[in-house]
Amino acid sequence: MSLLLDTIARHVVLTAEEQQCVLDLLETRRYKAKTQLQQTGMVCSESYFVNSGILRSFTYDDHAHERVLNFAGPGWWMADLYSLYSGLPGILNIDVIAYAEVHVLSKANQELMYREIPKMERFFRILVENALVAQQQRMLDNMMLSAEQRYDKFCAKFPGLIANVPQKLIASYIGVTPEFFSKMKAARLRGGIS
Amino acid sequence: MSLLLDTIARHVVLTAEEQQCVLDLLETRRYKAKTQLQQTGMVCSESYFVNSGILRSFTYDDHAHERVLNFAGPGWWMADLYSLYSGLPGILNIDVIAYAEVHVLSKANQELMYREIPKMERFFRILVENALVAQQQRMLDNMMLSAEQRYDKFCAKFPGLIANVPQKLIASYIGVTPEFFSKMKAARLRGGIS
DNA sequence: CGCGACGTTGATTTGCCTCAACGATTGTGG
DNA sequence: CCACAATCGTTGAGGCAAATCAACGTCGCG
Repeated sequence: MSLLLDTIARHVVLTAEEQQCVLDLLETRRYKAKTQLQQTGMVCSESYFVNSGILRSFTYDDHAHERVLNFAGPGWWMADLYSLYSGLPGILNIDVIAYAEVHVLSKANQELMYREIPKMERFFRILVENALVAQQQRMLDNMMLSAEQRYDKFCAKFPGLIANVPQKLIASYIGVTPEFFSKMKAARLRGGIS
Repeated sequence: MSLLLDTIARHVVLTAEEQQCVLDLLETRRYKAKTQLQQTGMVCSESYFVNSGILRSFTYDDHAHERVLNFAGPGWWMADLYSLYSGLPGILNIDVIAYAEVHVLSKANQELMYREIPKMERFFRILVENALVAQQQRMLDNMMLSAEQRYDKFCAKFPGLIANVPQKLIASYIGVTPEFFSKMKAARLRGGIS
């Protein structure tokens, strides 16, 4: 459980009582791979903090192909933010890639938390600010960089994931087909090794 | 000035004194077109609320071509968030596309505002949440949609801007070259008009 | 008026996709 | 523990969307 408290402590300072209060508002669950946590069309009413394992969010394009929006390894949060914030049905799916232990924060408890510990409103503001900056940067990367450069960025961003997620999911995340990704990797080996 | 207060009122309720306090922490400036408000390598220490006119943020790719990240018309905020939040030199440029009146909120005053009016922390959290959701959606759009569909989305998102922004900037925003954008528009007219 | 930025159009190239076939690996029930 | 199917990764041939390069008309503005 200390991973979450450590993460919080990097941005705001909580008393022991407040820490306990945070923990009391969470529920801990364990999921095996392929468990579906959120589905297109459903209203998302909780967010997940990953303690161990890997989650992913994705949607389907008009050819029914999966498109990976994001991964979440230990220390990351995951939710269908659009649905969570708006209370409307979302378009994302969230599932488990590798056996995971997550802390679940329901929307109701999150609002309770804001009222009990105003500092947590600051914490989540900062969290979302950082996510927005990262998302903007990824947007620019997708417009400016080649598939190969995007792969390099991915490796830097998720160093622990390369070994543990099927490469077709990585291909989808960086925005290429599995076939092209495979060829890219092969070309990389023939040329300068990295 | 009421545009800003109206925007705030959509998310949190302020007393008359609090409204005045917000206004006192702002500075209002007017800029003519092509004024540079922020530059790559500089630390961004303020954010802008556009009252009238148009701003844009952009950066340069490795071929020295401009890449437009975002536009801001009346009612929108604009800043180099990475630099603003981190206090480090940013990579974005911000300039004025059409003569603009903006309310300027310095980083120092923003933090003061959080302390004086905690509700404003909630306001900015919600603002950033919405921006993050929009950014995620744009990311997915860029991966899944054709240039033409992205153009349609742009028109829906910035209905007032199509007439007032040089089309090479729109092309850059949706991620195509000006040449291709021009051909796309021409093809659109020949086929079904929109 | 003349210059420079903008938009247009055409010819050519290219990065990535699509489709298809084929091993390798995984996992699952008998 | 094996046989089978299913999923995954690889490789090749061909195609398409969009980039690049280049030339030209047009307009706003000093």
